[in-house]
Amino acid sequence: MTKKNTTIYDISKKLNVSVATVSRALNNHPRISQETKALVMATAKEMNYKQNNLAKALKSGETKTVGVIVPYINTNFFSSVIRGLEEELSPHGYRVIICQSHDDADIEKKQLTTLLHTQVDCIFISISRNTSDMDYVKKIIATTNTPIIFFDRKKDIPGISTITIDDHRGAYVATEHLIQQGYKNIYHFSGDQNLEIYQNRLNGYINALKDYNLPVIKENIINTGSSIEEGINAMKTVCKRKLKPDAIFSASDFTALGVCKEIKNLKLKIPQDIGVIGFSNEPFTQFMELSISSVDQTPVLMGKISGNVFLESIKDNSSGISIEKKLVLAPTLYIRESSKRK
Amino acid sequence: MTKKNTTIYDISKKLNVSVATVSRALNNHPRISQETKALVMATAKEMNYKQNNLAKALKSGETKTVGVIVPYINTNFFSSVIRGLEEELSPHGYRVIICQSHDDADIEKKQLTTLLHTQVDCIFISISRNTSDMDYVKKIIATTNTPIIFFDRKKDIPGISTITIDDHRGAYVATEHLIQQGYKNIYHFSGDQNLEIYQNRLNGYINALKDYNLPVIKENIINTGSSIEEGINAMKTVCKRKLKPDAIFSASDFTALGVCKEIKNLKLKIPQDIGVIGFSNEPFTQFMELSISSVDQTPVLMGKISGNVFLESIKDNSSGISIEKKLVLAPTLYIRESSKRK
DNA sequence: TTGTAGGCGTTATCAC
DNA sequence: GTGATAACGCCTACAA
Repeated sequence: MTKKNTTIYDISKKLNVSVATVSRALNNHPRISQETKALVMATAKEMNYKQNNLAKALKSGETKTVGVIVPYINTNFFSSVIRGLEEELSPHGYRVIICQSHDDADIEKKQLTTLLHTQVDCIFISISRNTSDMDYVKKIIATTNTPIIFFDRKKDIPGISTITIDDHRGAYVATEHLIQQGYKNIYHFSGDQNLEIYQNRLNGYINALKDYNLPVIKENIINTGSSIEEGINAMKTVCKRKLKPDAIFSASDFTALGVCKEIKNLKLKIPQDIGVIGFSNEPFTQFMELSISSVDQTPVLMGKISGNVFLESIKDNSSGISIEKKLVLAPTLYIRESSKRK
Repeated sequence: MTKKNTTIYDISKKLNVSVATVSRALNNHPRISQETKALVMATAKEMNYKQNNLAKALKSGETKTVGVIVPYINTNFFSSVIRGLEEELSPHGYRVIICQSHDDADIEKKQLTTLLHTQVDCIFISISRNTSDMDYVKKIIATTNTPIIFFDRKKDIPGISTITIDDHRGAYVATEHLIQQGYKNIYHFSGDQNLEIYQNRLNGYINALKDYNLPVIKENIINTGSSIEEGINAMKTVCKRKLKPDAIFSASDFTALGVCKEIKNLKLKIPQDIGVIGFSNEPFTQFMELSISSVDQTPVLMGKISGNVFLESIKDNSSGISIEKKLVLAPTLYIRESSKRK
């Protein structure tokens, strides 16, 4: 019952030519007569021939397949990056394998090994929260030819290209905007400080305050995660203080949403009493009746650029050595109702 | 500068045994002595041996890779299905390749061909809006061994398993809920009727009205797409009529969101004046200050079940013939503020 | 312009 | 329990 695929041998037999001729005709080799080429093409189609990429890959060492590892695929940010990646690479004949690390370094490592086994031509990773030991990544760089590219959540490692957004700048302009709207006591709800992106957002916040001669107060920096609940809880806590915040810059849209919910719960007004701005430009931020200001990370573009870095590296690689690139994209501030007081 | 991977030949040379022995040892073959097995294993590790899946796949005909084609990956529904798929298949050693059809039948067909070339072990598809000609799919079924599985957006084709939710039931309970809340003049904003899912939602709406002895009025069924704008525009149109709707059942959450925005714009009250319920349970529906009722499609579960159908088919396939399955999942109604009048 | 033959790394079928 | 060898489907020197 098993249906066998037709191979170039089948075609060569039928046409009484050698497999080499068939292969060459199929690959549009220059030194082959037009008629044989046409004939081979025709019979290939007729016999429903499909090239076996496996065999080709085994021979050439190139699978025309890349892998991407993200914490979870069903988030707006990561699925958008992957969309961009697929759209950049697909026209060049590359397939994209997706893996999820579940934000766990061990699983991430396992997925990485699997992708290596699969002989992918490149691996794109946005590292998990608890990834710290990069030794095995360095080992891969040292012992294999498989390039690794980090996007968004990165670590700096020699030989690895990275594509990120300027989180520092995004946080800076967000904070600056709040300052310009007249907010004085701006709190920051930061994300996991094990990740560079959240470190940078914190620093952007701090530097904006400094540049505008506002005091940087340690107690005003609350280390939250990125959930709605944490936003609610953090807001509950800080509103009990004598010196309440009059604005919140959250490193996460979800936390910002929690903040908004709690403000409403406390019968305070946004943006009059308290201004709010988030980060990521999640779809819901603009859908809300009271829309939430946010910083867009241009994820689709990030995916496309990531793919492009890989494609370029192949071109350049004629020299055998490819130089790592460190690309930083510009974030876009979206000012909405939650922070527009003037 | 190119680093070569170590092969079983390298190991066999170093150990002065045959490649067959090495292969067997590595695969834990029963008839091989414990010492050689241990020895091979040790040197394999020492030499940093990595099995070449390509060669294995070429030999066995199994790539341990599946493909999935969706319109766009960066939507909550599709990325969630893919999440489920990956989580079901990954533990069994399968990789997942993702492709986007951009809701276009031609691109979809091309992606399908590419996946076939890649020799994937199974292809999961949620078809595009304008897919109608299924001849090439039937041809693939007839001429290849690659199973195709439809999820959510399907067509009925012999030999193809499908995993869907009971859209009819989802629409029925949504409409029923509106009726029970006392709404009398319930409109339906339907989706693209080329897709079965939207046909079923329409029919569920109709049958609920019938069962409750409410008139089914043709003019109350508006054929919209699935965007916010279309929701706004459709709402503008119908509110100019003499017999205005007092509730909207929308086949899409985005259209429902547009409806809500326009109702607010018209200074009407939700749910007092007009009740609203959507479909898909998009994250934003529960985040809104005025949360929107919706029907959940359990996308992650749908992905897991889809993967499981494939895995089961492999097991069963010892007989050589695999029977198609038609699985229908139960949707869940989430009643929120936009429709709770009593 | 076309044909022959070897090899990519594994596994499986024979032998011994 | 182990070894030699063919085969998976393709590409590509090298010959002719």
